[in-house]
Amino acid sequence: MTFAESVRASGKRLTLQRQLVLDAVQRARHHVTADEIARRVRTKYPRIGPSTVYRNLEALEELGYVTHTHLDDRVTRWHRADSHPHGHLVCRSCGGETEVRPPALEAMARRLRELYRFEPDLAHSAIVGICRRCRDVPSK
Amino acid sequence: MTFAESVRASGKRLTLQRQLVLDAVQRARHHVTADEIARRVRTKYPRIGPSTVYRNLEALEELGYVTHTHLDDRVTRWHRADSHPHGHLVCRSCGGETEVRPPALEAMARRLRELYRFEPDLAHSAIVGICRRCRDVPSK
DNA sequence: GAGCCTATCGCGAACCGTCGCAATAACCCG
DNA sequence: CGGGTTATTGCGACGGTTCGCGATAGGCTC
Repeated sequence: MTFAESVRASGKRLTLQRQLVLDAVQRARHHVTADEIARRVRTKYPRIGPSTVYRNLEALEELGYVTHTHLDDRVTRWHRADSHPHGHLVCRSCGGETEVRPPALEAMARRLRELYRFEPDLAHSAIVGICRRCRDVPSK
Repeated sequence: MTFAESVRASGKRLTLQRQLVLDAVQRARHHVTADEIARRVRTKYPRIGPSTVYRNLEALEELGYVTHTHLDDRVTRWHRADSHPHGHLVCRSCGGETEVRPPALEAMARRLRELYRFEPDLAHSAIVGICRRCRDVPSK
């Protein structure tokens, strides 16, 4: 099913703005903010406003094309949904960010499923803490 | 070390506003928002503004008297740091919130320490996912 | 207690993200 | 292709939070 088809199948509409937003997220190498996406889109379609970007990101997320993560730096970050799944460790001291492969999180996921019958989305929010470097150098 | 002493020892100052903010957090039974704290404080000190509340919460957090959590409902929630430690499960579908006892999170914490030498603060950010009720009733 | 240094305050502006609304334009059907 | 329905857009306003600034007032020394 093409993008156009899946958009229509869900009762949504295929607009230029929507395509440009998706394109901007897919082209981005890393996790991008809504504002970065807006700036990219504006090079091709200058009239787009912030709310349109946000609403399209939400729509694209519903369709499964993008996801967002809270990296604890106060802005929401977006990325394509088909990139490899991973969690994030964010250091409270230096702000550094590390990606974690799913296995490291799987133990907890299983536990939450068993104990609370809760199905966690461990990629959604970053895990905050102190990274190895800042831990080893308590100088600060 | 009393509160006054620990405030001064850190180079900070003991102001009426700071004491009132701490008092409001400690009196609160649950996790409270900055605005709720502001309203409480204003009954005794009406001139206090939002930014003062935020800055004091930040200072009190540095001193270890309070902590905050992001419960995914877009407002930050604050509570006293000496209450029993716990994590939070927040349901993306119904918004419901469950507290988790530390043991359920400990397995992951250990793993992150071993694999990444990262010291996580698992109480800081809520874990987002789908709760048992919403999972069992896919009606939605 | 007086004076100095500077942390803190209150205020207004700025920022990110959301919402309500009237205008626009996708989509569907004939 | 022409018209009707309604999802979407752009705009302006608003809520939660942060930031810059000049004014205030804690804490220290004498």
